[in-house]
Amino acid sequence: MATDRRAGTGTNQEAVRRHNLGTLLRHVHRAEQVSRAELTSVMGLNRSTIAGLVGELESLGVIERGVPAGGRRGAGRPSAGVALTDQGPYVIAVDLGVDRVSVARIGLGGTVQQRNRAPIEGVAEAWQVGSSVATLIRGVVEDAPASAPLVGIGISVPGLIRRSDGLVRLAPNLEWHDVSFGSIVLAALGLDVPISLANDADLGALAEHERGVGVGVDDLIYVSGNVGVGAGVISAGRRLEGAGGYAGEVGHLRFNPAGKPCHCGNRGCWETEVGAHAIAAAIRCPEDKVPQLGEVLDSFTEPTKELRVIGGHLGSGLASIVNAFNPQMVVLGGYFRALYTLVGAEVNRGLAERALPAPLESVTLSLPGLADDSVLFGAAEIAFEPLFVDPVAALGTALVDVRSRLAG
Amino acid sequence: MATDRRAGTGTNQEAVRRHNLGTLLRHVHRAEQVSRAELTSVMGLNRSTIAGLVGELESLGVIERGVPAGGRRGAGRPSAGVALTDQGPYVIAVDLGVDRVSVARIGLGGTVQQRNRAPIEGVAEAWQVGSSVATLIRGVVEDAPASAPLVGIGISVPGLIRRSDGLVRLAPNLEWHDVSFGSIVLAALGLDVPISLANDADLGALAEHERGVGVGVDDLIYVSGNVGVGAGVISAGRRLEGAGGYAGEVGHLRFNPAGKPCHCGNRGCWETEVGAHAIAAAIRCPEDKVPQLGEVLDSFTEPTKELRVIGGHLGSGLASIVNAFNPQMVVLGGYFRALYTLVGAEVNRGLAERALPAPLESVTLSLPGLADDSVLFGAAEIAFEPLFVDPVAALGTALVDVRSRLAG
DNA sequence: GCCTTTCGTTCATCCGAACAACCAAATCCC
DNA sequence: GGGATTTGGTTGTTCGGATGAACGAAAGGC
Repeated sequence: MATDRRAGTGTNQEAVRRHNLGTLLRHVHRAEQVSRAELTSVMGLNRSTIAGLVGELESLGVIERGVPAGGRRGAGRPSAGVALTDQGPYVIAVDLGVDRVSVARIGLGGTVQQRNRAPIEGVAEAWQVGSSVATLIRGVVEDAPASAPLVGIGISVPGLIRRSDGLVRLAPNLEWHDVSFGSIVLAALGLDVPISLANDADLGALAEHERGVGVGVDDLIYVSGNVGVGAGVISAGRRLEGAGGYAGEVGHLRFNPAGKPCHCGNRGCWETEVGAHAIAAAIRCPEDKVPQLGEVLDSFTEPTKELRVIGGHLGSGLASIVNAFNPQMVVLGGYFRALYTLVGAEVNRGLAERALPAPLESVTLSLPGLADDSVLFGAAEIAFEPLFVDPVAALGTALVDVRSRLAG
Repeated sequence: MATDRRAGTGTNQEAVRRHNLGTLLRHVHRAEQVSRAELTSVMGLNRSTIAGLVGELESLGVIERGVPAGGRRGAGRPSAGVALTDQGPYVIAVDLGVDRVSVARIGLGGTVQQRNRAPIEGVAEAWQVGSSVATLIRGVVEDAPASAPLVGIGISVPGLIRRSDGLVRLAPNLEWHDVSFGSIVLAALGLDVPISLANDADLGALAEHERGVGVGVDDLIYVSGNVGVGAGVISAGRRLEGAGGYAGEVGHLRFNPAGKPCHCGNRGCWETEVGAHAIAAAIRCPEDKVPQLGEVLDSFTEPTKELRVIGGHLGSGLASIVNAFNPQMVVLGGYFRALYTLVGAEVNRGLAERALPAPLESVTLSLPGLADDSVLFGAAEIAFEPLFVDPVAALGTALVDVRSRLAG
């Protein structure tokens, strides 16, 4: 079972049921459409046990019988499909970007049921952004079935989030310090639901691991190029968080001690070479378009000499990451996606030059499989998480008829 | 239960028993002397369940009733102690150092029952080292009780070890490439027992986490200064291995692109500034004493100017590690222990200058709690590991009467 | 159209954790 | 010092839930 941070605990029998129920639901969530036969083989449990678990989840209204999913071809009775219900649980995913905020209502299976977005004008106060987010949330729950339970809200923030309580320690672009953004959003909504915050790169990694290019890859790193540079690390299939939750801050790795000054107070951080401002300067992109650096880069058909150099720096810095974490896959998110499309050769070369042979041979660089929605899906995943740890408890505390509650 | 790499599995009832039996034994192993009452509270199981588990382990000959361990003071019947038996299972731990190899017979609880060491002369062939290790092993099992089962052999290697099969991909000091050292040792012994190999820094981290300064610290990094520089990472209480098992290779982090050439083919790796050869050059230590750099540094009473600079570099590099992994504790092993004792102030300053405030505030630098034996104890831990995953199975396959088998 | 294969369903079984009752061994307190 | 109290080991029972066998259902293969 999923030993969380607290290890050394014994397993009692309720925990077994919780765990099995949760992992079964997790499998359905991942595959969206599974057969019971697949579940028995994947989970290593008996047919009748699976039947019991499926029955319980059916009575909870989470799943229903699906079409006899044509997974296997051959003789034998086809296995009954397990499908997600329309009125099933959903979450609210919030992606706080640099210049815009995206909100989506996402159901089990990762289906976006409704989405909405709004720009963020310049540097905004937390309460302003919070009320904007609240408005967007009201929008996306409008058409939600009244009986469908809201499991929680997941918020991606481009900054350092304290693991213990979700406090935003630092969000450089937003100029936030120690902001309890979760409480702000809940206050603006007038609701009390489970709310989780996490770093954008961490969520990108999670989403790409769950439903992107990294499915089946248990050691992957999502390197996010936003205005800042950060990384989310999945190791052995779980998120690498670190003691405070700040793991993966690779933007300030020492890159060139004789380099440019960085806003962190040092000189020659990696970010000063491959950060958005550095790239913008190299391609003479006006400052106000920096938040849309990805699109700006997309408009290039040929890489410039400056971009090639930056590509090499990107690869060279990735080499440090590959050496340190030994991932099987590195997903290049944010504007790195566009950059890699342009100067992939230089990135690969920079990586190959500096990485050690052993970790190098098992790593591949990839583009995100979820395009620009990685982070949003990641936010949905952390919000769903309690449901997979204990479905019965999570559904018990979930909120029904959210629309009318929000109206009041 | 301890989900290994394979996630998504259901829990059946045998697994529950295995897990509970294993974690109970792990607790006894960690504490050496626990009361049953402590076990009930730590493991969250019922008194009678603990009694059943303890009974089973007693009948396996692993533990026995101990003195009524005086943990709690106050009213009430004192809880019976659970102690380890003399004839209980043991492992062989091997620490392959730069210039010497240490071998120990270690029992549950981490008690060194017998130990032995031999020098390694210059660059040695793997088979030579293998037969030397085999001889040392024969030595340390000499006085082992005939009925005590040998669970396995754990070997620490200063190099890159492939996780899947324990192949030594690269051991720079020994000049080994792709050496199946485990098979070599087993062949030299004429035995077939479970054998595990791992990187020395990884094992240092494990040992300091289990029984050193890092007890209770779930996110720690052991930075090992041997001839090369490497790190072992414990995150959320488990070893960070990476896809191939090479995670933590921080010696070749990019430190100063204009720096000295490194044996890895690049320029300015961190190792070129804080590696043994760099330090030896700075203090004019003769080349042949480099393997004993720790003792050489211990003989200093005052730090030289050169050492202060190196201390700063050490701290500066640690900052990258702290940013990337966000550990709660960094343990400075190998000659870094002596170096930190000399120039701790400079190390701290270098770290504080370059690390981000958030990860910095929760990290502390420490000296190893197990002195020079961290790695050796780590080797014991990985050898014991199967015993805590499934005690019954591990004892079933364990080897009894090893001495006479080795004689034949 | 029958055999084979695979799977859902049902029921009995079994394993092991939990619970309750009882007894044992210490401290506390008058 | 002796009962009250508190804590914990022991024992027998209960109960939850995974398992296994038996049977029927739904497909493909010939």
